Amino acid sequence: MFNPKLILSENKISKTKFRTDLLALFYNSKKSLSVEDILIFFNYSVNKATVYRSLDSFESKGLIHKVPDNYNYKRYSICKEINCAVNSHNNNHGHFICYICDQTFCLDDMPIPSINNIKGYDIHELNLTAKGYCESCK
Amino acid sequence: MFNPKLILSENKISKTKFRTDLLALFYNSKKSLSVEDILIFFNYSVNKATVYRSLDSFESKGLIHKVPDNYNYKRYSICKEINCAVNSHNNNHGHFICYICDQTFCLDDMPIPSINNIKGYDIHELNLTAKGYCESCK
DNA sequence: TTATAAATGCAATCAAGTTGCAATTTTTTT
DNA sequence: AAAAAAATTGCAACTTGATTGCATTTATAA
Repeated sequence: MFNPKLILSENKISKTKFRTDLLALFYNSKKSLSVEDILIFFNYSVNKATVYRSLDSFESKGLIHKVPDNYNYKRYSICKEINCAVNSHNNNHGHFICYICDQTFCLDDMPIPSINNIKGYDIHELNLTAKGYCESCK
Repeated sequence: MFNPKLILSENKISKTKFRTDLLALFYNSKKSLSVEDILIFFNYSVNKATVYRSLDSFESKGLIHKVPDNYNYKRYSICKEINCAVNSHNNNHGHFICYICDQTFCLDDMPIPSINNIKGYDIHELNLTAKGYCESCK
C-alpha cells in the first residue's frame, strides 16, 4: 500500500493538503494526468500555478514522469519503475496514445529495441510512442 | 531532379515567389526546418503568419511532414517517402534529435518494430524517436 | 482582360506555461 | 510550545509560439 504523506516526507516535499491529494490521485489513477485533468478533478479550487509547481516538484523528485501527449500539453504518470530516482528516470518503456480519448497509457512491458548506433548517430535514448485505439475506445 | 514550381502546380498551390523558394529550401536541406529556421533563412523578409500558413498548406498536400522537436516547436522535413499522400503520410521512420544542436534528422532506414497489438491496445502507428549526439556534434 | 481565388502583411488575439511577490502554511529550531 | 526559517499558495502580470480577421496584393481561371 502507498502512503502519500510518507512519500512526500521521504522526498522532502511539504505535506500540504493539495500535494497529498494530488499524489494520491496519481497513485489511484490508471491514466496519465494533464494539468487540465487535475484542475477538473479539484474543481478549479486550486490555482494553475500551484499545479504546475507541484508537478515540477514531483517530477524532479522522481515521483512522476512526463508522458507524450497528443496536443503537446504537459502530462504525467506516476513512476512505477523501481529504478526511478531524482533526475534519472527509468523511462525505458513505450507509451500509447488513443486516437479517440487522447489518453496516454504507459506500456510497461513494451519491448524497446536496443539500438546504440545508426548511420553514425550516437544514440543515448530511445522513445517509442504507439497510437491507435485503446481498450475502451475500440 | 526536383522542380518546385511543377510540384506546386501539381498540388494546386499558388506559385508565389516565397512558396517556391520555401519548397526549394526544403528539398535542398538535409536538416528539418523550424519556423525560426525559415525566418532566419529569409532574413525575416516574410511574415511569420505566411510561414505558418505555407507550412500548413505543404503539410496538408503531403509535401512535408511534421517531425519531433526538442522544444515542441513546429518543425518539418521534406517527405521523401513514395507513399506519402494527402493526409496520409507514410511517416513510418524514426527520428533522431541531437542533444547539442537540437537538430531533428529523419532516420529513413531505422527499423521500426512491427507491433500491432499489445495488452489489448489496437496499434495503428508507431513512432520512434532517438536522442543523442549527431555526427557533427559528437 | 476581367473576375475569381489564393496568398500576404499587419496587428490583434489566443492559450499553455512561467514568474514576481505578498500572504499563508509547513517545518525546523530554540 | 513559541519563534524563526523555509516551503507553498494565490493572484495578476507576463512570455511566447501559434492563430485569426481583414484589407491589400498576387496568382490563376474564364
